[in-house]
Amino acid sequence: MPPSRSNRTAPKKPSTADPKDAVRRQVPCESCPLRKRKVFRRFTADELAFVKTFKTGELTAEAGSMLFLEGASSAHLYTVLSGLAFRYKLLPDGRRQILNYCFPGDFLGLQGSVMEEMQHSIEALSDMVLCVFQREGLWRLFETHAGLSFDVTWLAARSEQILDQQLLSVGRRSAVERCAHLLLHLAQRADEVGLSSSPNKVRIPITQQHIADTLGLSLVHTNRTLGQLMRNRVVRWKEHEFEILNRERLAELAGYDIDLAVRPLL
Amino acid sequence: MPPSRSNRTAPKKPSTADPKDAVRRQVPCESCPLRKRKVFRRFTADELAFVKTFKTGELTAEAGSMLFLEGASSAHLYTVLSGLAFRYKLLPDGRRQILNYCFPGDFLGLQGSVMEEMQHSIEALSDMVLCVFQREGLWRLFETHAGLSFDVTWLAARSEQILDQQLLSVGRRSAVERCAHLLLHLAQRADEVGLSSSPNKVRIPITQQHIADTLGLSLVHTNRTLGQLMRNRVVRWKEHEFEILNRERLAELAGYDIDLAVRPLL
DNA sequence: CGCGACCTTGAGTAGGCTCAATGCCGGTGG
DNA sequence: CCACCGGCATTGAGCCTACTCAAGGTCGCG
Repeated sequence: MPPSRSNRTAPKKPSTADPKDAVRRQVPCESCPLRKRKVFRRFTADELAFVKTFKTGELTAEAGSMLFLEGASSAHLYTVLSGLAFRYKLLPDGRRQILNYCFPGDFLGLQGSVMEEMQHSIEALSDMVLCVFQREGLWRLFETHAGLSFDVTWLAARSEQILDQQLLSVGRRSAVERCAHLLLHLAQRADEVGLSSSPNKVRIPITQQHIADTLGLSLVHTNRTLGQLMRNRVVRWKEHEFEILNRERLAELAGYDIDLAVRPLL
Repeated sequence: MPPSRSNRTAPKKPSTADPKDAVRRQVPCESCPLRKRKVFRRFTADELAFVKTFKTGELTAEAGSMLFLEGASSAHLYTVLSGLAFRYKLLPDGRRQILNYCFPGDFLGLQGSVMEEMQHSIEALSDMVLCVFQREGLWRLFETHAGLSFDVTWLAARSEQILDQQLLSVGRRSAVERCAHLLLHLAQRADEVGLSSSPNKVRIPITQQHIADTLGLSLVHTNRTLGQLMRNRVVRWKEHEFEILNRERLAELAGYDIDLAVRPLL
């Protein structure tokens, strides 16, 4: 009865990344590699000092481990230092919808500060390193650092904006359009944070099942659709790395507004 | 070629609500009718005073007028005082995806403070009254009122959470499930802000085309699906007002987590 | 070598889409 | 007063996109 059930097997690693394992600071905030990227704004000395006190440690998460679990509550907030993850929701019968991907620089768990329990899960796609913050610190951040709290809001607004795009895709685009759009989106995000050697190459450890669950398609149909894109030499996909061979064509297929995409973020 | 084109005619009223027409305060913030509702937290005297200076006036918008236009930029932020609206995105060929509905108490236009241009449009469903704020005021708000800025973030996180649910629906639920879920969601939201005489009755001036564009379905199929729900006496729908006749059944159809739904907001 | 994780491909089905008409108001103008 | 029109809901018919079921195939690993 339910359409498009995600017929995937049980997660191989139900292991949960435990913040108690967090190591006490390894990358000092001053030399945070993320701060070099131009998508991020520069902190003032004061802000930097505060962030150092706000950060309680680092968490290393293995690929496949859970950062958040829907229905559970979490006392922590994270920032992605390195690695990738995805945020998703499940239906009781196992159908899965991936909501978005988490890249370095993303702020995770804000919703938990607002709801009792998490309304979504997050699973690491690769080994990750995360900065750990205490929820209570967030309130202190708002009280003492308007700039930073504005940033938090900025981040929230931006991720809402990405969700909007995703919803438009899933609701109104055809399978090819969705695939094309997703690939462009991922390429853009990866490029922003310097994850890709070239703006056209993206190394991201996802399976076609992930793509299917992102786009609201079945695994089989996703496979065929991607196959079509590959046969037409629009993209290439091998070993968890895909390459955009013909960006114009891909953008055309996606109905992607290029201008909109390359606007600087901050 | 494009599936599920929204074959609707051009909007009857391309008129844009112009903030220049905004009347200089009519409802004083002290007696804002919204503050009575228990979903909203109580302001301190200081916060109340600030909000009064932040608010620059009121805007009355006719049903059908545009509050925001995708691609345009706006110098204003709004809070819905009364009336309803919906937020949507269009594809170049006219397909439309409705992202969410805007209820009294909602904060509109935050994304514009973060992006250059709006990435979505908002259209009034009924005649509305909105409180108007200047964007610059927002920065001042963050600087001087941690509590209020936290609220803004709270609101943003909550609307992101609603988008998550919506994305799950559109991506992974069947047509009946989507309809059922949407109706429950609307009923809940309407009830929260006291829009409904009974928690089971919702007066909301939308057409089936709106529902279709919300759920990522075609108009015809939406009609049939709703028809099915009505034949089974699960809901009733007449004259822009629908009534939930059998909430248990509806929730069951939706796979809706009731517990999750009735949790108090603040 | 066997097993598990993933990708591919074929075949048949069905949920949802498009096209096209019809019916039902409520408003408007002759 | 009535004819007409526009906006909306409804229904029938036929089609097609995307789904399900079911095999393989490949590769890496214990």
